[in-house]
Amino acid sequence: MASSVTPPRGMRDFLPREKAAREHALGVIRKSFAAHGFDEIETPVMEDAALLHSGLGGDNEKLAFAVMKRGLGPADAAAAAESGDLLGLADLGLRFDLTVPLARFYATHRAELPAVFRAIQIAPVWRAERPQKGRYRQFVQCDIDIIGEAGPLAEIELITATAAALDALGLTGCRVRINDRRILTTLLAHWGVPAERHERALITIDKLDKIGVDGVVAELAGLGLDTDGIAETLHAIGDAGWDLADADAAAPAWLDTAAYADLLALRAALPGVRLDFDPTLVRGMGYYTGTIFEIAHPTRGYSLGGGGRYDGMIGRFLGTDVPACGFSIGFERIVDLLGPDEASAANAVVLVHEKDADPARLVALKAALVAGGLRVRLERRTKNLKALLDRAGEAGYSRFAFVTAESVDASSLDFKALA
RNA sequence: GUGGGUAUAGCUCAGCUGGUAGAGCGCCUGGUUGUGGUCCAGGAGGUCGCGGGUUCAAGCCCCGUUACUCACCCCA
Repeated sequence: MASSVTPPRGMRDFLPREKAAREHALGVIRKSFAAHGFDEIETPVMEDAALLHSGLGGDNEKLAFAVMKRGLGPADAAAAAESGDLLGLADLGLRFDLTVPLARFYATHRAELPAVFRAIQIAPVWRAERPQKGRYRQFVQCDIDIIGEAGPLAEIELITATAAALDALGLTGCRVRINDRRILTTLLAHWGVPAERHERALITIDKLDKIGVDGVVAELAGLGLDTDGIAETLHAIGDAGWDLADADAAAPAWLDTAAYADLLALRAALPGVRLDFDPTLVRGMGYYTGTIFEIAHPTRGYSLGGGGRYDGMIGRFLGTDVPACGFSIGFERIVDLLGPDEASAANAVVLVHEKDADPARLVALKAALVAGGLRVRLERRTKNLKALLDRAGEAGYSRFAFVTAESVDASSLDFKALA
């Protein structure tokens, strides 16, 4: 039945089994990131509305949940309606990503941080979107960022740590698609796309794998662009991958060879990662300045994570530019791909007892088993024992025993496996 | 922001051409079984999402509305 007692749209409750699986996965990711030299930090779930709407968040800014000022009255509402400035009623908002808060955090605490700062952030963010499969209005992101490293070491460390985390989770089949903003900019300039049209044209190019070459050309033509030769370039791009510029052959005219050389160097430094060069990979966030990357999985139409270099953002707070690069894992999207966690069930047992069993005796038995290192659940016997045992098995318990009159101490319990 | 689907018991769902609300699972009771996970019988539990309309009669048809869900846009 559609109940009125559901969580807010796009936000979820987690049952014990789901919560356990999530915490297990978070622990694996956290440990993996930390092993690669990153330090975890935490920032508030809210930031000043002015910060969230300062232009750093790209289109996500429009999706921010605003928090109304406290103590507003009808006069304030009327004034806002009059002026049309509804955002003026809010002074705070829920963060829509972890990158903008990190930039603020770095500006606040720079003096206390190392010259090259490697940050872990694992936390929920909120976006007022329309929910669908793999998309929620509250979701957890697992971000690592390196601030203060201008060279490719940042990209290499980030991709290595992220790949290691996915590997530790047992997630197979992931590929990292990679590109560079400079390659996209050069490509558009080669086509004669005016700078003010770049953003719109990039959104179209990003759809290449969905709508095909003809679809992209048609959309670009719809933008009033001259599409001569674009189809040929797109076809060439679609076939080439890393073979675009062999040592012998001349590089295509549209290719930013310096940026491409940097990507080749990254590839050489990451032999253990499936790295795919895709010159049409875009990513929407306008703040990226160099390398951009995304995690792709064969069974999912959306990315499992993404990131890139955003050298300009910190400077917006500090006045002096500080290079930065980050990689974000979409936790909700990977936790769906993981199997159940069996490891914790081994030492978990259930004691089934009759309705009239003596509580003091039950608790004494339980305490003895807990002292022995077991995880112990007491269950009153129901009419349908099978259903009870099935549920216990699903809840992560591996063995059970009946408490009888003869169960004088823990050693007299006869444990059986839960099928 | 745009478009589709769905809404009936705690859960999963059936309900024909409009004619007195159903099943399975779960739960409770009695028995059966007896180192116990079986089986039998009975029982509780529903404002058919909500509001209008058509009709002698609406779970079913029409209009509206809300929620959920899938897809697009965009994103993790």
